[in-house]
Amino acid sequence: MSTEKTAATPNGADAALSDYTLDGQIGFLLRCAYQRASGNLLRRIADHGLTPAQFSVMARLYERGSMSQNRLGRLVGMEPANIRDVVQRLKRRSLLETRSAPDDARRLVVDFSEQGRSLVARLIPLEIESSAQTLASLNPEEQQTLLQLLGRLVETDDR
Amino acid sequence: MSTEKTAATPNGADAALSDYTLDGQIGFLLRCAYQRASGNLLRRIADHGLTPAQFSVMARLYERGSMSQNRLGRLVGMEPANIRDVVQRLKRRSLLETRSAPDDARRLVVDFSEQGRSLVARLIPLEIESSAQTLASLNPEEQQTLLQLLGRLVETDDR
DNA sequence: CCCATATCGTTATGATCATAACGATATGGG
DNA sequence: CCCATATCGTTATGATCATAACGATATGGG
Repeated sequence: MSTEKTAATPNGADAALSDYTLDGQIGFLLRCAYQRASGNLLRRIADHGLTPAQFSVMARLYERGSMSQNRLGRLVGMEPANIRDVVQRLKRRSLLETRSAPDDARRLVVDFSEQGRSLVARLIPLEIESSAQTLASLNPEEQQTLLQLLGRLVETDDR
Repeated sequence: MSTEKTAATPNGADAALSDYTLDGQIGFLLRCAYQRASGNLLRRIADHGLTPAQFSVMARLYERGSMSQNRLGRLVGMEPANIRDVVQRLKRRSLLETRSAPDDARRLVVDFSEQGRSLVARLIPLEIESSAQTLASLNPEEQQTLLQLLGRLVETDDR
């Protein structure tokens, strides 16, 4: 006989409704924490006209250099439809440029404009500040631990 | 004289471009981790017609009982405009009901329908499963540490 | 009592997400 | 060589977010 799902024994072997708390769920905590981190960054870069998502695209391009739109999306965790729109908006603001790849007609190569490269270089220190603010309630050791654990959670994500 | 921002000394006192990595930024990690957690939950509840955000609203209501739409939003980290739309969709699917508060004409009291309460009770075990999957790459002690550190990051958020 | 101030819910706008479906192009194995 | 299969980018759809602006209602101090 299988264990009952509705019984809600105080600490049953199959975790049941009794010991459930929304605030203890990793997904809910991650959403709240991301909201906070995102807000901290946005406050600093909004007047430069960028969002956190847009910034992550610019930062990845700054780190890795010019690459295809699709690959850029994978490296920042955006679906093709999503990275497309973000690149589009950054193009409209003359921060990025695109050209079709000479060796593969399917690919769209994304690169900085002069302004784009200059802007992201000026914004990176603001992100570093923002990260420090987000982590401010933890001591340095705890900060390292958190970053390391999150890194392992995400490990097999991108490249 | 102030330290230069563009110099990029290998490990300058003011963290500069040289030691910046997108993958080391708390905000970026949180976004990727949330994406993963959200996907794990969505896969389990999508065929019941709910999203992770909708589920969090239902779960909070299940924990705390009937309350005003605005307060419900605060307790799940949603702005008034946002919680409004989510409640609207759940109402349209007859999972929630609303009535105006007898003692305060501004307030809209949100409560379950029979179906709604029954559905969330059936879905909570799926979220517990989903949380376990999200945390699967960490050992139990590390899982506790992560939850505790995230909790402190978010501490002064709701309620 | 009255009114400045706060709270609640709504509307509008624009960006971010996931998903499904699609055409165009590459590629590799037979 | 050819064709099944994969990859790339696009379009469309619907949900989730933050923000600004607004009317309606409560509230508390003078």
